[in-house]
Amino acid sequence: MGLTKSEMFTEEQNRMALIAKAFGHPARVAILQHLFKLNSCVCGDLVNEIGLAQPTISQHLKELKTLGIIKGNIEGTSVCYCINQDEWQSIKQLFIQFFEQETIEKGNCC
Amino acid sequence: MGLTKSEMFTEEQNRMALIAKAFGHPARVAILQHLFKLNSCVCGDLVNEIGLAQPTISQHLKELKTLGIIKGNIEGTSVCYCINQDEWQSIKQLFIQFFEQETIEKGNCC
DNA sequence: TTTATTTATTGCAATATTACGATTAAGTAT
DNA sequence: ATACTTAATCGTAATATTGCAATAAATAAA
Repeated sequence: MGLTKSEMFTEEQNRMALIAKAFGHPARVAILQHLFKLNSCVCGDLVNEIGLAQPTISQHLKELKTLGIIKGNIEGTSVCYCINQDEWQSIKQLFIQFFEQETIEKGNCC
Repeated sequence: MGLTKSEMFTEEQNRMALIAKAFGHPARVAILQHLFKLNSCVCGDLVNEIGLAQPTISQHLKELKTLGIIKGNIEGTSVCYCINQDEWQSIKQLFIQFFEQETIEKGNCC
């Protein structure tokens, strides 16, 4: 039905999925990479850098901002977006923990 | 339009997004965690463990298998699913690289 | 062969996501 | 005030995802 049944999962699982979903679009990956490269950025730059229309980029930025992954400061007519470093570290830890799960028993059937 | 314009992004960005999307649903996160915990598993276990219907779980498993994240071995009537360790290491590296991007200049405007 | 058992597939309904044109909002400059 | 610039919002169309009932397929057990 297109409706994720969040209530049957742990908070960690839901958080993991929510953040992963934010990384689940190449435009948002590109935006984050660009923000890292420039360390500060306005939306217009991104529209030029990435090939999508301005409302589309704005929408992706909003999504990242809602999740707290990026921050936005109004600077005159333009907006300065950048990575939320604190949140980034927190997310990094979440993912590293997830990836560091190791199988105890190596005698796998596959 | 619901259609991601993959052609305007790098291969790395697309791969990153594709894998992240697989992690972008709590059921799939839960499946992976369960596979790590048990190191081998049949689909039925997952149906009991997670609260979703059998076809739904089967669909999520297929998605993970198509991406190469998990492997499945037929064992009689049941199927033994497990993590594809090689692929897991590769994905782990991809994400670690992504998370290790650091801002050069700390004098941020935000 | 018939009957369970277990997983995959099909078909479909409901919801979510992606993209963008048109417009609005808010600040700058003239 | 008027014109310009930049980003957000609205509305909408197209596509994707999620979930499950029903069914099929495949093996095992009787």
